[in-house]
Amino acid sequence: MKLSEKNKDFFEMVFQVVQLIPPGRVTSYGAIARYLGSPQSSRMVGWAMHASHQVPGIPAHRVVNRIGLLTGRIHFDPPEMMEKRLQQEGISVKNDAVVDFKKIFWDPNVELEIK
DNA sequence: GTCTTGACGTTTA
DNA sequence: CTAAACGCCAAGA
Repeated sequence: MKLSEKNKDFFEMVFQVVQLIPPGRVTSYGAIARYLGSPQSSRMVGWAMHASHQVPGIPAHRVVNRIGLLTGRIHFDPPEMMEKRLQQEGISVKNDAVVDFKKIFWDPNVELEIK
C-alpha cells in the first residue's frame, strides 16, 4: 500500500459524496463525516472541501453547516458565487442561510440507505 | 520540531 | 435558554 493513496482516502470519500448530492439539495459537514464513520470529525470534511478547490466537479456550494449557514462561502473565489449557485438550483438563500434547509437537506446515510 | 488555526458538531456548565 | 469547552485530524507558520 502506498502512503500517498492512504492519505487521499478520506478526501476522496468526501468528494464522492458531495458529487452524489442531487440538484436542489444540500447536506451538512457532519452528515458526511458521519457517513465516513467519523461523526465527530466534521472538521476534516471542511478541510476536504478546502482541498476540493483543486478538484473540478465538486459542488461545495451544496455543502453547508448543520444549521444551513453558508459558513464556507468566504472561501469561494467570489464569495457571492455560493449563494448565487444555490439560488440557481432553486435553493433560496436568506442572510447567508439556506431557506427550508430542513426540507432540502440531503443525508447520505438516509438517501443512500446505509444499513 | 512544536504551536495555532480551521468550510464543524456534540456535550457540558 | 445561552455560553463555553472538548473532540477530531490536518496544514500552515
